[in-house]
Amino acid sequence: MPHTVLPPHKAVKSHRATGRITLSDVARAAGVSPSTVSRALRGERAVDPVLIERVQSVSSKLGYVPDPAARALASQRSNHVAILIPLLSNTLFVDLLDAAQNTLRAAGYQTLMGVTHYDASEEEQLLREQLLHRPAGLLVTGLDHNPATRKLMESSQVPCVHLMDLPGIAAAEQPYCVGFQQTEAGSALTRYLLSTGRKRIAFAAAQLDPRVMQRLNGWRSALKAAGVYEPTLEFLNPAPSSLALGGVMFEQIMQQRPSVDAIFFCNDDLAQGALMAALRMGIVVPSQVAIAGFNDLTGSDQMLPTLTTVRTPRARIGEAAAHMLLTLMRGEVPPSAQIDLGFEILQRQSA
Amino acid sequence: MPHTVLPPHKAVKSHRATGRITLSDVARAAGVSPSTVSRALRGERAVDPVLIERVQSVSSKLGYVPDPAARALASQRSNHVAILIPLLSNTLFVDLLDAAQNTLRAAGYQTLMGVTHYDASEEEQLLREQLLHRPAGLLVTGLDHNPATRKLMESSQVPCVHLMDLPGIAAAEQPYCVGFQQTEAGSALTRYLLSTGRKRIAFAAAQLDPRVMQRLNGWRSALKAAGVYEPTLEFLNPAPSSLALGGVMFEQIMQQRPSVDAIFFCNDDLAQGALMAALRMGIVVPSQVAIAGFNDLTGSDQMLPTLTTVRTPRARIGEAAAHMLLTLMRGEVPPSAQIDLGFEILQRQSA
DNA sequence: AAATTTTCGGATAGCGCTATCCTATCGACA
DNA sequence: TGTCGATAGGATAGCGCTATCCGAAAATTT
Repeated sequence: MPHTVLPPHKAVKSHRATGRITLSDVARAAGVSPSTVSRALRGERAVDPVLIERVQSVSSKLGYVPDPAARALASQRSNHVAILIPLLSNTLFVDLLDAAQNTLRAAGYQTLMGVTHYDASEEEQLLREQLLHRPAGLLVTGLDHNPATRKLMESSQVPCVHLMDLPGIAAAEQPYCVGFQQTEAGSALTRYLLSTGRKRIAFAAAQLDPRVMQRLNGWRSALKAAGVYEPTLEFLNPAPSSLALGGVMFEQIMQQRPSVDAIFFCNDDLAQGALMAALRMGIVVPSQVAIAGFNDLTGSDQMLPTLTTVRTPRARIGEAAAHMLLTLMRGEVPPSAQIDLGFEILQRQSA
Repeated sequence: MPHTVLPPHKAVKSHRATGRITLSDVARAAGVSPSTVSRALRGERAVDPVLIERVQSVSSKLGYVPDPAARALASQRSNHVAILIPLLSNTLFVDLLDAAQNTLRAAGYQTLMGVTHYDASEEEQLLREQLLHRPAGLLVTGLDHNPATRKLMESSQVPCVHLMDLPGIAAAEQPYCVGFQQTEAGSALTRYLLSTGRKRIAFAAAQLDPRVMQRLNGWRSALKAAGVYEPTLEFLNPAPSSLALGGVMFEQIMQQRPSVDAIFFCNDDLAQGALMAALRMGIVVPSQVAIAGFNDLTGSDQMLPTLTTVRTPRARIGEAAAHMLLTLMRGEVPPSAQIDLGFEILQRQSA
């Protein structure tokens, strides 16, 4: 009986070949080691320019593309950037998303979108899921998060930029953020309304997120400074914002407080709805009552009368935040931790 | 001189410990092999119910969460689902995205969004990038793609569902898709306008995507059937759709062809802009000219007059497509390859 | 010129999982 | 009782990359 030991596997190469061109293929073809290919392609450490050139040419000739999963597993960092926004039904956040996403994609990052629905625990859950993908960076809306969420963000060590909001002047923490002074915008618009001679200025808001409340505070302080603050002119509705709701709120306000001479709506969709309701009701804007909105959403310049509002630089915020995040992801320190992109009062016909 | 050989590494465990709880940790704690943990947690093959129970309890006690990157690398399949839409500036597509994303997330999938900007080569590039992540499924808008894109979709073997569009009755291919008959919707709305006594019905469109062109064809055939087709009443503008453009187009049409008695705008944003322009111009809708839109976007029910339009089930399309994709990703065959979710003509005041 | 530091390519061991192969056990059946 | 297939757990080799260590050569110092 011949003594033969059969090798368990006969295949020399892998038994799970995928046909994909790998880094080792490039290394072999270029006559260098995998390490060198990896370094040359990522611009890591110092590599002989001649070798870099050779590796790049071989790599593109073979059509090599690195595998993100392998990269993520080996380096503990993916090319994902997670972004958390409250809603997709508000143009504001979609504009933010669009701008950020375009900027990040141009830099080679994939955006992982998460929609929190203004729910702190959903936000926490989303963040948890997204952190599993070891994102290279994080964009989150606003500065208000529950403790667990904050802790996740901190302990994950992932660079993070906050959108839309800026910390108060005396804030202890100095997180990275890009936005504008919501409170100041609220009072600036109110002061503008005051400057046109209005005295009984109502504030109407829905979807009472922290930024809306800051605008409310701005409105309050401007009215107090002018000595015409009247608490009963605050109309706050926690329901989601919409044109229809704006119309309803307008009707209610005009019925309950016919003496108001201006209404500051916290968002343009409400204000647009109010303008349409005014048309239906035969109330003349701005002579009977002035109407102002916020954000300069699409269509506000097409209303009749055109809507006086505050232009907020949301696309620029998304873009600037993405750029700041790119800086942080490169391990560099941005020139400043906070970027205030300001706002602009658009004096149109409705006020 | 003592002969001592120093071991290259002294650490018994990894030199790159991450603190993460791994599958092997669970295996050790549960007293089974990693294979068994992997199988128990995924419900793969047959595993003793007792062991499954034990593994699950140990796993949740330790707070184990599988690493998606390692999973993707080993199995060549991620938990990503790629979705390609033309724009984020059109509510239509955002609604689609929102619905699909919610459904997929509930099933444990992460959405990778790609915005094509109606550019076929950008779509191809996006798809190429997304396929690197080995998505488990693919959602794409429409049925029109360039050959390279089609080839990528096919050769990747990734299950794919098309959104918004349905193939023609005589189409050779039977791709998976969820949508409604755009052509039919176009002629249905036109027939409705005809039924109100209008004869000189213009068609005004922007952002001439394939679905818009189908609605145009529907309009044409309905008018031809009624014997009132007039080619010069087609107003096609390739620019992006917007309220402002709707206003401009309305002015142009009323100036060039004052005799039209109805205008079918291919999208509600154009129609809303037209309604506002009519208000500004003092043209009474619908008595002087009827206006109809398409999609029933937000605000259409708040216009003055309220906008007659076609309600399209975009949220349901996103959801149904996601469900179909989930079926395909499980390796099952959906009951039918095409789902027609229909449309509804909303007879409001403007027509 | 010798000693020291710096530079840069290569070898190699994982990253955390799954796919594959292998083997022990069990019941079914001749 | 013995053969056989079916069942289910375990061992192990990767998936394709990067991080780390190593060492030869070049640059710098004394």
